[in-house]
Amino acid sequence: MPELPEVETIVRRLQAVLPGKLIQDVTVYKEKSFQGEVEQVIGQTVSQVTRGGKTIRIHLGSDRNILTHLKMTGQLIYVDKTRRLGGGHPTADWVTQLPSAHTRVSYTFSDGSQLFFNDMRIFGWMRVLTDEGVEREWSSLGPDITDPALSVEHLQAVFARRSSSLKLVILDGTVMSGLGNIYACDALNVAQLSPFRSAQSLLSEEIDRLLRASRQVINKGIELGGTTFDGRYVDSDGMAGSYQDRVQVYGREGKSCYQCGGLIVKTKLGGRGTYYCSQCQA
DNA sequence: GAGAGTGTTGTAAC
DNA sequence: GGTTACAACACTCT
Repeated sequence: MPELPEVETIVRRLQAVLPGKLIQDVTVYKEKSFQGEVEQVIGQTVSQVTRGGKTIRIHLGSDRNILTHLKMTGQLIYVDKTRRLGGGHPTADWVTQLPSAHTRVSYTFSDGSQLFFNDMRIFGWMRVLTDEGVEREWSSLGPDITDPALSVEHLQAVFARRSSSLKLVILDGTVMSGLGNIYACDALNVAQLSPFRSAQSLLSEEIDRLLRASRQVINKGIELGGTTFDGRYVDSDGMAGSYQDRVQVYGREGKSCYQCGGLIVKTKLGGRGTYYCSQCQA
């Protein structure tokens, strides 16, 4: 499900097609998925689409925004009025069948195009917020992993007061935002650091290695359009990503490590599946 | 058919 | 304040 590269892929695509579109109608299929009043967004025009961490912000005029988080299973699918996919890809059957059983909210624009918010597990949400509301929502977010301003010094200061395991700390969105479980596992492998090490035990040279590795796997993920397991993540054109073909360790239990040839093992850390090399990440 | 596992994150108890 | 377990929910896999 969506981690930062997936969200970034969706945002780039939506930013290319949504600005200038007038929201003519909104259908809420699941109350829990839409927080606000549809009257607050009907008649508004999309000005731009951005993101903060893994939340997507659809800017409307007059101090209104639709903020959305896809959580585990959310999808945002855009279809034009002819129901062709935005990118001109061959139309998948299920796109012509929208809304589907998992569609929670749909938007219809004045030119006949539509945006569907699908979310099987209903963990995700859409909220209508003012600019100030969005800032408040984002105030606890740590610096984005793709933000050049995120420095080794910053991480060093944060890590110094964290005794818990390295992997849990880098997954903490208040430390830095963007890394999810798959990319966290992969980043630690590329950096050849143990997920179990206490964060405060890291030397600055190791933090530097970790930050570089994190950016490397995230950028690779963005380049490949995200990660799709079980067809559960698709971008706004309904297309799967391909990072799953390039993962370093995630889901590769029993296989050999690309860094050193060691055996990749799986365990559980903080309730999350954790894959690492038993040799170079020991 | 029962039970465990799934890519997120907010909350609450310690 | 930091750490940890768990809940929110639906579906697939063992």
